[in-house]
Amino acid sequence: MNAEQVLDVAMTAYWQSDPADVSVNAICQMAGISKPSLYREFGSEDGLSRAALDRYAEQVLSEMFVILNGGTGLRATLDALIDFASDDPRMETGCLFYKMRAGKHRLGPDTRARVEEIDAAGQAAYAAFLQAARDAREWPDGLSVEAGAKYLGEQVALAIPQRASGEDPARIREMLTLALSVF
Amino acid sequence: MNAEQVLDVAMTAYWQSDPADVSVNAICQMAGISKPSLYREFGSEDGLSRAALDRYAEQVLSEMFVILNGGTGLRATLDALIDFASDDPRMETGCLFYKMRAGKHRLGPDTRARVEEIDAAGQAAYAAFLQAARDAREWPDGLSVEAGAKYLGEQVALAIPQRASGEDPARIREMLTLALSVF
DNA sequence: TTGTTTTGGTACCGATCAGTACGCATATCA
DNA sequence: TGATATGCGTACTGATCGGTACCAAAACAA
Repeated sequence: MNAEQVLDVAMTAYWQSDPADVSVNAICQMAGISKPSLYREFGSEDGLSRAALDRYAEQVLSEMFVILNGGTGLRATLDALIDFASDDPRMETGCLFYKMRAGKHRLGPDTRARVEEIDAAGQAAYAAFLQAARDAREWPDGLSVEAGAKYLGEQVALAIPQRASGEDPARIREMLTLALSVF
Repeated sequence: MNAEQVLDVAMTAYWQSDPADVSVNAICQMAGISKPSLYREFGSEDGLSRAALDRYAEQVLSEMFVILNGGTGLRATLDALIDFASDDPRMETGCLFYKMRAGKHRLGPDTRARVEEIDAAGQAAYAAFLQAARDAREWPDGLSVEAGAKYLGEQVALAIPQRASGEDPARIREMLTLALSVF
């Protein structure tokens, strides 16, 4: 009945385990509603997962963009990113966006399109951040902004899922710090 | 009915797409045999995927261990690893082992155990390689051999699956080279 | 030729999946 | 009060999954 609450249940379930391992049946059971109710609200599984991803983007991913747009300089921003990826309790079971991106081919068309949209926005944000650092002479030439942005994004995408597999946060921090020491 | 040929079909199918997306039915169809025949030979889906992984380990992964044990020095070995991950045609659709490791929780117990075994062997090989480099004074102190081995393994594990998603090999090489420049 | 063992395939099982036809309530309006 | 509209769940569909009971033909032994 309450669409917001159902969406919360779906988002949490997708996030906690893995989108590919959570069935529509399971979500209905967890939310205490019937399957037709869910389909009346979201149209299809694709519609539901897309709505859950939207909710995740505005509730969680927005924070990552805040860090990148903080304008606190190269070192401080990288450190904040490392903190977020290594120790933020919300990343303890991984990141729903990265989980969806990793299993992109299993998603419906709408959800997949949204994943690609968010991915592109992330790349752009990383690139803008690095460009600002270069303009401020905090980051020497020698590597293109695009390559740096891609590298930075992939390193974060490598670190966060390791939280989900129970890796020691200190170890993750050590490796991410090492990877980002090239900047 | 030739079990070797069936294994080849299975290994290739798992490798080309993704173990989680290839059903026993599909493998039987591709191999031109019936399901009971397959089950008589391999016992279960777990037995089949485990056998396919074994075959992959001795046919493909062995080459990675050869590179690591080459004893050609730190720089040359790292370069060979970068070559292998970025440009070896066999990694064009990714690595079966990394695909299985990424979806470890979806595997049967035997296959999962084998994945963990191979993972540990890989870590040990990376560690032995780095230890040799340290002994030869090619790699300064400051980072533990274990941390370096883990980092190295994860960077390779990050690079190879990108081949499967159609990423430009030159871009992959650039990023992996950057990541391994910390050594 | 007859009996046995091996070999392989047809046709099923129960479970689970995404998705839906349809009926039963309750509420709103006349 | 009676007609209509709305909300929601039961109980299904057809497909696919991993796995198996059982049967048919062939190969071998006697």
